[in-house]
Amino acid sequence: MPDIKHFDPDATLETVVRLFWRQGVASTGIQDVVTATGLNRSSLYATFGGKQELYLAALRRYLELRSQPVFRRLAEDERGLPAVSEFFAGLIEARCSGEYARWGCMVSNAHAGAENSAPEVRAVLDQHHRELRDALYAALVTADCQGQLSSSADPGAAADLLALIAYGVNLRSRAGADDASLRKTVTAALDSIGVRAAG
Amino acid sequence: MPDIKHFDPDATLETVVRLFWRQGVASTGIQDVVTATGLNRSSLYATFGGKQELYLAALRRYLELRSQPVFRRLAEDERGLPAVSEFFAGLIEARCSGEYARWGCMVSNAHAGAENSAPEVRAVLDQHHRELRDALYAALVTADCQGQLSSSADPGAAADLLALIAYGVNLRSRAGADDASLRKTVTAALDSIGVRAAG
DNA sequence: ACCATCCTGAAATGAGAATTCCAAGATACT
DNA sequence: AGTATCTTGGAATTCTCATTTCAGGATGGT
Repeated sequence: MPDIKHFDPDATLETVVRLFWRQGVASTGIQDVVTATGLNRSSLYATFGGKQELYLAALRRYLELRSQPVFRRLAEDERGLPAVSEFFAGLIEARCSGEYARWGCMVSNAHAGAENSAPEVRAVLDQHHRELRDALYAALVTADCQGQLSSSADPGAAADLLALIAYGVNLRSRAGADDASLRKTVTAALDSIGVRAAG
Repeated sequence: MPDIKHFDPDATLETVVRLFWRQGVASTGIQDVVTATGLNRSSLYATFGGKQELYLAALRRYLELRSQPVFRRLAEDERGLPAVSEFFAGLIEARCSGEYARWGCMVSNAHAGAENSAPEVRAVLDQHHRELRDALYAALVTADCQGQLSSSADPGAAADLLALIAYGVNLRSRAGADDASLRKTVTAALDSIGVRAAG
């Protein structure tokens, strides 16, 4: 009996993700969303609720479709340090070139804004951090089992450290940080964790 | 002939800094500024210009009065690695407890928002980054001269790395990161740079 | 073909934003 | 004391924002 939706909520949400990701929630108006998606206000509100709920849905979608697959690949990679190295190479690549260059990470961006005062947003931030750290930890444990770590390196502390560095990359990339410089910096960090010539 | 100002622009700007620092520029209204400073709209606009100029003035004041003194102290410290260690201890302390706990760093926060699209803002961001990196570099060179660095450590790369970590601390502290955990992470990073038992 | 149900479009609402204006008050030089 | 000049207070203006409303159109099961 009911009429069906005349649009794809999934594709719409993806468009919304990109808007909030690039511009942030505060500087993105519902009008921007309407224009970008081609949707009508009514359909938007009927489908997603208000702006806050829309943002939250977009943030969760970002975590699920952009972050988690990368985290999973890292955690399940059996190579150890090369997996970590590749993770950072991909991160810097994504942050500095291509379609999303200079957009940073939507979750990292959320840290700095006022949007993080909402408990639901905070929960996504915490989840993202936990999953990032755990993925790094898993890869580092794999590396350790294969004797790739210097004897003094603690996988737990190193995972925390690399997670922090990832946030730094995300942040600085938004201000136009040079990707070659970021790559060099991250390489130095990984060298200090792994076995080295002088170690 | 002219009337004089009936308020202290410097004290006013300091109040504005705290507003923008805590809430960000997008979620802070001129009304908030008027209420917090007790000033009148007219005086505000006559003294500082519009909101964008006010934010820029506040951001510059933050850099000058909050960041640069700390950078200078770090750069001029003759102790080497202990100076770096103390810098991070102070950073984490400031970010996690006291009056400004969970506020993050105003400059780091600016990275993530839409305000960084303005060239003047971007310039402050770049200046902050350069000065932070250079201060760390100076301290690390001092450390190197005193034989405090492991032989494989490059002061330049290490400075870049530590700067990135500082941004990570600033960001995560806004989401309520545990200060003990941050301390431990940073300690691990410094250990990997300095001479160590196993190195 | 009917019609309950949902979707769609555009206008309306109302709150809150930044900025401007102007009359009244205060100042310091002459 | 007079006065030119700046400051101040608060209302006024002009937008833009998020959200709601509602009439009309489309759908698909009966």
